[in-house]
Amino acid sequence: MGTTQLDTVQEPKYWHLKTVLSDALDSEFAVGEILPNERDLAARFGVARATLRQALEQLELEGRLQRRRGVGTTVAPPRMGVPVADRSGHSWPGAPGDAWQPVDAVAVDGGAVPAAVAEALGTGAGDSLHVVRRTRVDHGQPVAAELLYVPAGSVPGLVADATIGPVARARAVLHELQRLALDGEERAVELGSARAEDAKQLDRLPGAPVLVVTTRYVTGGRTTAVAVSTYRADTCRLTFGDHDTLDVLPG
Amino acid sequence: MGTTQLDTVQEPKYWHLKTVLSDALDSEFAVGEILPNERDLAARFGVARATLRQALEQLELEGRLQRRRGVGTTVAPPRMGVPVADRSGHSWPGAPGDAWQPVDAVAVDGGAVPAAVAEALGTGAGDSLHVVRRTRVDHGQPVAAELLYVPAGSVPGLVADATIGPVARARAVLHELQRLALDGEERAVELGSARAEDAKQLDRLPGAPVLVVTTRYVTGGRTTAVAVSTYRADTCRLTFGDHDTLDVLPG
DNA sequence: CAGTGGTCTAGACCACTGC
DNA sequence: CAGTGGTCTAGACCACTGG
Repeated sequence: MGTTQLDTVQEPKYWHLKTVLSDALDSEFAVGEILPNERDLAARFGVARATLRQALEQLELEGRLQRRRGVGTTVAPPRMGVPVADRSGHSWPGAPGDAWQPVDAVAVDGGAVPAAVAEALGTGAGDSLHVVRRTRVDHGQPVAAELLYVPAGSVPGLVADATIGPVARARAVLHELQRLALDGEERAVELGSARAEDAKQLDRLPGAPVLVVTTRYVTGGRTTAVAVSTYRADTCRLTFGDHDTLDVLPG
Repeated sequence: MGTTQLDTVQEPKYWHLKTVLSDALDSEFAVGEILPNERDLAARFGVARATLRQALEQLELEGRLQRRRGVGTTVAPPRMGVPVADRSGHSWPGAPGDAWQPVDAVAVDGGAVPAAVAEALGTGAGDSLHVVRRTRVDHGQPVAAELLYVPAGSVPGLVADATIGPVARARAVLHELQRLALDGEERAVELGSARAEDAKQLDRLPGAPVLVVTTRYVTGGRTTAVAVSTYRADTCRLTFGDHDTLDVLPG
């Protein structure tokens, strides 16, 4: 008869391991509980530590685990729903009630902004822009960092007061935006990896997966401002709409 | 004087490598061009292959590279903008002009659907649901796979004809949906990893990063259907709004 | 068939956390 | 300080693609 085994598919070890661990998380561990360390887990499953880590990486990507250097691996709570836009969705950043906190603002030259932002705004080298940094904290932990690009021409009423602090400057730019009409917002979501600067704000390591939301604010057919917001992909579920009730992940 | 070097941060090798490669991609390679193989690249940069691969993984995650087993690593084109919802956004799946192709449909028991879907729909074991599989192809390549869950109670007019084929059954379910009123849609976007089944449809390996879009279709305050769509995270930029012009990634 | 990327190993050292 | 996860190495073998 020869070999009766049907090894047709040849599942990778780390993939099978991930499944086993995932089931174990569901049945044998509580949220926040700390797992055995990687060396012990690898030994227990009879695999190399690198293979075990490949499985853990997957589970962390799916938001099931949280790993912290020097501490350990813990079971993550379900992802939090983070409202990005409600259907009405017509309000400037900094409008009353938005979830963001201004950090600071600096004036930069048009040549120093990402190419795609410059293209959207129609700016180039020689133009002056305000860059407002903002941060977002939900349920007590930082979930997103943002860079808001506002061409100086979009906020002509802004007084150039060099004596005020960086936070006040950020507030001033946001305040000026509210005076403008807003015809609409246009968003795009894509996967990215955290830059060193963002990573620090988000309390993650550089390169951590993030959801990058790019928002174009449109007035009279022209783009008045562009926001690039990076959300922690491991802990956030971005919601579009009014409600906030639905968590699904079939992986 | 001792050590004058300011190694304050200690950048990981793979991170630095990623930066170098990213710059090289911008300046020295054209879209579609094939890179040297991993062993050569690793040798050229004086690192182990595993380290080189860690850098390549990052770049693939950011949509800069495309790797295919047995073929090689190529420079990826910019991510394509994939419209997920326009602002009007009030139409059932299967409405004329939508980008999806029905694959098949099966009837399942309420106990066999993901817990989160069951919760949203208010179904449980014993209830009957239609599950419609759909696929989405943009610019000539598959970008997304979808499972659409429709409680049998939502489409009472559906004739139970066992003689028709699976594709026709999918079309029939979609056709019945159009007869219902639709008050609104509610979406959530999160990061996931491709299940084996999805991976095959998307022409990727299992575990590949995907953007999971969960859509609740609401009629009269009740959820009439739930769609779980998984988009290739490496090649797609999900757009919300009417236009489709803006690509940004600051990583 | 040769060449590619994908998986896996066993071991080492480093950076960070908390006691 | 001991213990954790993060990085890195050198090598092996496998699965897949294309000529």
